[in-house]
Amino acid sequence: MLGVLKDDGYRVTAPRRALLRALAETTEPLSVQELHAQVNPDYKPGDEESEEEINLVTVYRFANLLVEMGLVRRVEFGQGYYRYEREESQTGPHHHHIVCRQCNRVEDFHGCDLQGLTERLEGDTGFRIERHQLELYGVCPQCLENPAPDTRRTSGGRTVAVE
Amino acid sequence: MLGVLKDDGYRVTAPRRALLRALAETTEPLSVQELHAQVNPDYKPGDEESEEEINLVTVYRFANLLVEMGLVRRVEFGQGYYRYEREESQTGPHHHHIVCRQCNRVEDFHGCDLQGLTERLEGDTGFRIERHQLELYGVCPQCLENPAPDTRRTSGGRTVAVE
DNA sequence: GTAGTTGCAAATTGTTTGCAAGCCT
DNA sequence: AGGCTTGCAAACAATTTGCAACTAC
Repeated sequence: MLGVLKDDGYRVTAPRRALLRALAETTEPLSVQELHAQVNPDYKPGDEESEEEINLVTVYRFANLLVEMGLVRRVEFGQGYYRYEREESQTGPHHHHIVCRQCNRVEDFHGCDLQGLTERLEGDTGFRIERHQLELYGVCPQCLENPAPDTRRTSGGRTVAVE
Repeated sequence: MLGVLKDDGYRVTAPRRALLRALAETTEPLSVQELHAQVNPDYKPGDEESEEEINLVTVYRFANLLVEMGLVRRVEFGQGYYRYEREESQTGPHHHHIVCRQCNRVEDFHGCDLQGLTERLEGDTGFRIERHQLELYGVCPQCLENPAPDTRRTSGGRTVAVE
């Protein structure tokens, strides 16, 4: 993706290289905070030493740039913030996500097969349908075996223990 | 839904009645701002006169309560805020949404037919799948005929005109 | 009367913007 | 050199929380 950046007149810098690597090294969509942590391995909040820190703002700005360029897509799982992952043009076939509501793990899956549905709906509704987003929510095999203390989702989508 | 509230030991107040009415009167998922506007017909920001204003915080709190009670569900369309609509247990059959990326209109549709997919994936992944969320994005018939000035989505998901 | 509710102000959290300094090409 | 980038501080927007006053039951 460095090449695409360059070709479009954007510059290749150390922060951008690090961020692209972080995005390439995982299959899970990453939040800005996670990206920030990935590219700042030894960053501690309020740390005066970390000269080399890549700023959070830089992460936001570059993530947005990648989305505008169509290299990355933004997804959301009701957690109160966005997550970013490479576009399918960069990674391979069309996919969606299953999210574990207990540990928040996100897994990809393929074969959503919504062709028939979208065609039917274009006829029924008159919409031109351009894309779709599908998320499945449930409990992953690990959490099924290892049930956490009873939890519920607060309004913010964060999970908290119930007393 | 007033009955359910009462049965659970919650109180029925004027703001709550108004909010439930607003939710019942539309099929589109409403944002907190929209709910607030619905229940405060003649509210102008900074208006000293509006004695009877229902506070935004009250809207947030009640929306969250309804979600916790399972009477309302929270959906999101990448707009930077949540929207709320009555749960399917309250309104009828299972449905999803088509969103127009030009005018932001949201339309319901039925018959998503993901039974087969979820069963297959429960086998493949070991997840117990509890629910799913599907959004289709495109352009509605009105906007297809009446194309707006070229727009793009900013990082925040708000739509702005391109110079 | 008492616990559930509301409004107001203030705090939080996620994200964006203005601007001067710095760095890729 | 010159414009794209970065960092820092500050601004913004959505949402939550503390607390005293209020009200449904």
